[in-house]
Amino acid sequence: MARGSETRSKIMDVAQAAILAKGFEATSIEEIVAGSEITRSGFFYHFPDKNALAHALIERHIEVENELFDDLFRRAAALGEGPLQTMLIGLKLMAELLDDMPNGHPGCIVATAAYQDRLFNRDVRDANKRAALGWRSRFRGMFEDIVATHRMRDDVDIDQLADMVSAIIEGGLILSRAVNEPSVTAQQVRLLQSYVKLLFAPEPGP
Amino acid sequence: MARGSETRSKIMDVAQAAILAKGFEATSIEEIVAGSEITRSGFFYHFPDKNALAHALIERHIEVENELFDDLFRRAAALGEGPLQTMLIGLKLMAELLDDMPNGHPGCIVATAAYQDRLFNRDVRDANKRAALGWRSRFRGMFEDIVATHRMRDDVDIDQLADMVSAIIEGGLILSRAVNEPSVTAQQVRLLQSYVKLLFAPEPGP
DNA sequence: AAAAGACCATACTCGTGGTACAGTAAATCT
DNA sequence: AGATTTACTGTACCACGAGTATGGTCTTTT
Repeated sequence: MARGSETRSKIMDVAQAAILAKGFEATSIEEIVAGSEITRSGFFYHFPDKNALAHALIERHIEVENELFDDLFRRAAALGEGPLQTMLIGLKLMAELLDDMPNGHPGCIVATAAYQDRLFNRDVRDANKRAALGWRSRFRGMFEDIVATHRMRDDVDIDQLADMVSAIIEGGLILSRAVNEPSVTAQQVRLLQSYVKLLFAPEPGP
Repeated sequence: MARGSETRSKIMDVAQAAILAKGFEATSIEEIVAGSEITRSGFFYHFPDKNALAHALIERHIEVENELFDDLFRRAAALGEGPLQTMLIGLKLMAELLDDMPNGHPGCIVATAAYQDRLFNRDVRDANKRAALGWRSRFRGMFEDIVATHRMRDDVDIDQLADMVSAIIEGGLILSRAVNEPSVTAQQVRLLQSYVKLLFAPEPGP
């Protein structure tokens, strides 16, 4: 990595850790530069303002998370047979992954941004929106495959079902933070898995 | 209402509206006092600092929401028969209520607090936690009644199921904000209703 | 050798949270 | 009726963090 981008990503690493621990506003530039071994001037050389940092962080986070999901469902597809099993195994793997997180949660940056709203500028909110729509389309694709081969036991909308994955994860993270129980998020994902199972399970034999 | 508490609640009303629209940090005391027709001194007479305002806001929010839930499930209990129907109707009513919200979402303050963490002091975080645990116990009670009379089609933990109500709502609100689609939250609650229905529905007859 | 890239150092503005304190009009107590 | 308390207003002030301006410096690239 070139000298410049090396510093830049170090700033982002330090900032991300601090922001996930304390929130965006509560993390000062002073603190970030201290941890990154640069000066304030150096920070403003790389990012015109704090919003630009948030934007870069979200953009990177989305990429990383997408790769992670890609990998996860690739493994799931290899383990099971057919779209339903892939989904069910994928959700199980996701739950395991959330369980294995050191302090419980990766702390989704998207949620942080969503709840600070106006604080961030348009760029950030747009990136945020694109991420959410990206997940929707990812999971909708998977559910479409399932619907093509399985009968639904309750007539629900596929888009909404796809959104449920994101909603459960985000909601789980919030709850997990609120009650200070790291395991909550993974448990919620397992419940979602249970729903998908029941929703597409074949009728019990006569 | 006495003169003092009238002003106090006006401050809280103005602050709540602003915070839900723009976030806690993004809402300045200056702005709050302008909307409340008092002075900065007046604000600090009622609240020692901004954290105290947040605390009061959360405490009040919890109370209002609890009354709202009480009423909602009382109506649900009157409409249906048995704990399962009460739950199913209650969730439907909840979805309708979320649909009817003027601009889509009430914007749960608990979530705001959960994602700003260190920024708030202990009092606020504790209040937040109590709220989340309160919901858990409320819904666990209801699910216990259901389990007593219905067979579960998948073996899931009641506490986690109770948490799912909160998780879905919080997650729905976040997603709704992120994609700017007010209807998302209610849709997610309807999906949860579908899950509860499938989970406790009697086996289809032979 | 010149130019561009990646910084450092210093100094300053401005908004916001918070403190301190003096004063005042109205309600409440004695 | 007088004293006290409640509920404020007004002014002045401090600390801190974001952001700007500007000039200098070492390093890499051309």
